[in-house]
Amino acid sequence: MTLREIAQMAGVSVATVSRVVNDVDRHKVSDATRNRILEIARSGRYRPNPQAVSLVTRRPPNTLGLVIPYNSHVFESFYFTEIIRGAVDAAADHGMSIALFVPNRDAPASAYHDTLGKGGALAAAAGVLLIGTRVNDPAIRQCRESKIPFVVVSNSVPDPDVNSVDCDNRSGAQEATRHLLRLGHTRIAFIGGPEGSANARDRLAGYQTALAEAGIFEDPALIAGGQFEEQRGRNAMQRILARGVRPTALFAANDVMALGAMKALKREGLRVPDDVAVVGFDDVPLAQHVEPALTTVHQPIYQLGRRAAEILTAQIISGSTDATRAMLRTRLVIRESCGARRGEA
Amino acid sequence: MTLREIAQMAGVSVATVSRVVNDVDRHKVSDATRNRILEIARSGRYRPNPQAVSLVTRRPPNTLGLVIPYNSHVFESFYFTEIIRGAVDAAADHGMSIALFVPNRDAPASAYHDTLGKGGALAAAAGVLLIGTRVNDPAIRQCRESKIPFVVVSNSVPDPDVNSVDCDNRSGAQEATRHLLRLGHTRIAFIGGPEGSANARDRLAGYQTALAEAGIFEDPALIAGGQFEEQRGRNAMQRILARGVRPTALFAANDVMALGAMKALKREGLRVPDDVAVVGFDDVPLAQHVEPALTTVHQPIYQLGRRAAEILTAQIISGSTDATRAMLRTRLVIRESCGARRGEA
DNA sequence: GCCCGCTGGTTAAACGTTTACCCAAATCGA
DNA sequence: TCGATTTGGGTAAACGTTTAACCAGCGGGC
Repeated sequence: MTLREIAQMAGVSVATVSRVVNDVDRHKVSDATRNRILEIARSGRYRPNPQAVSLVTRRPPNTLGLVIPYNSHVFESFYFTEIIRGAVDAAADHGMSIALFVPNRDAPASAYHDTLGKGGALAAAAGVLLIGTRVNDPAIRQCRESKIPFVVVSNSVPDPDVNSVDCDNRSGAQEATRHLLRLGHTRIAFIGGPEGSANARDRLAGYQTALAEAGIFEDPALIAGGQFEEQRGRNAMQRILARGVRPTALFAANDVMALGAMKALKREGLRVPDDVAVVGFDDVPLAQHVEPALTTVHQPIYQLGRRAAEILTAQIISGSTDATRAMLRTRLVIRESCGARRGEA
Repeated sequence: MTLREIAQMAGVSVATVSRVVNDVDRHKVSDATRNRILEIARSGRYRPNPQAVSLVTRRPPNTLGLVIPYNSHVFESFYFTEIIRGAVDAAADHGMSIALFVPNRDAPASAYHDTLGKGGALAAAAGVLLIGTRVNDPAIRQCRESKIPFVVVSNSVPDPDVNSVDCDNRSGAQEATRHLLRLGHTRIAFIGGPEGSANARDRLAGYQTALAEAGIFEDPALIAGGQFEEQRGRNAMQRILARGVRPTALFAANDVMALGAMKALKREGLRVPDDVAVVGFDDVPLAQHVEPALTTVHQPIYQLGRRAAEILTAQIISGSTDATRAMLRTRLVIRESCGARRGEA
């Protein structure tokens, strides 16, 4: 039902109807007319066409699109929630809201295109936050092509003229490894993330840098790849143990793999931290609940989301086109699994 | 930059420009003209106005609004993620996407109104899912007034003509309590949720029903209120223990309170399940990781989101107005904290 | 008798697109 | 040479609103 239809039924002009349904210029329409129109609108379940409204009022889209590949590890619940909370808060400061778009990465490229393109995030949003994408993700290319402002979160794209927000994964990993070195460990195993992940790459680099600093040669036998999943962490730990060189410490590129590795160690009869010290990365909520509590590198996830949305809104409002690249500091949270607590006591 | 501007600069009509930027009717424009237009559009960073496009193409809004009060307990991460996953999947089946709206419940009512009203979810969306609202939440009233199709998730609104999807909290709680009764317990404590929560009310009712069934009189000394938070669960347990009547079992209205209560028990030197058997509600991810693993009532959260979005899309597509009220079954997951495992062995 | 202001409207332009329909010039087949 | 077809466009209506500008009629003050 449209304004025009109501107008015809009520025998008035669309202008009058518009005034009534919007409740403006009250003095310009009599109570009788008003009630008649209201009644027709109600019984016809009139709802204004939002497109038409914002077309004429020139209200810019006040939506920020949040694009997350369906099976990104970001969908790990806590990460997801925190980042959204941050983005929502920052967006709210500018009267914007967040729309969620979840393309399925396994879907054909055309479907992917549709989610973002025609009628998707890119059309409806004033800007886009890309979360949990991989390097060379099609979404990134697509955003660039469409000229929409966007910011890539937690995926250090090399390109210097795209906005990005990321944790300093490298220095975080370096700090974690240094911590283990300081505790006297020299045979420190490393369980890494998937190939395509920039985070995984940087965390490996931090590990390597810290070893090099300490003058320790990297031992390939102590390194295994994972997939940021618990089961993979478990397998990786088993593989390392099977190689015969026993590590005295482990740094895992994320917490859930660290947890999996701890299970593998337990199964082999090795105690944490007595036989093997363990440090993770992320600081998932579970980390403080396990036994022993996991020492890990805390990521400021909320801030990540918040900062990303701030950069985006700033760019949208200013219309500027030059990129901001933010790097947030991580923080090493020392709990029990690294053995430092006991060492102090 | 608009089509008209491009047309002027290129010295052609808007129709031609439209054809070029949309890449339709290729044969109707020469390569020279096409390139000229494309170049102008690119350098001017032309982006089509989505409102105008969908106004003229009559594309209905393909967005479902997901409204969650900022500080709802739904923001507990796993709940949030699962429900969204379900909703996203169902929406995707109909080519729709999910937009997130997070009004701050503590904000003044006018701000709340804005989030949902003008320019908010209600304007942009074809329908709304209300998650984590309380009984009599202003959002519910507002949705009803605006005539937009909506479905209330996990909050059993009494009104029979609003769509709702919910877990059968009552029978879930009943089953949990029965389980403890079957294990021989008669002094079963209960830690409840907040006043305003329909879930909390139903879970209490289930507990009471099971007791009544077994011919056991409810002992007020064994009941304490909480707030669905760990700290509250801990306090509630302490209060109950301080009253002098020692329970042999506890049913908590949600998992995190159960976890808090377990900490309180541990502090008092009581063992779980040996001295006090514990059952929770929700099946949060942490439940299977704690020691002892928590027996709990599993909620099909993903299905909740999925079902809600299905109901909504069905109503949007059909244009029908009669309400669907779905009730999903819960499932008791028996782990270690109730002592049943050992009883069997 | 005239000007003024109020009440309760109407008219029409504008927002940025899409697309059905029209049209002139060039080319071509016979 | 002439009609038909192709090439490369242009014109204008339509989508559903909002809102500035205009207007008729009426009552009142002087």
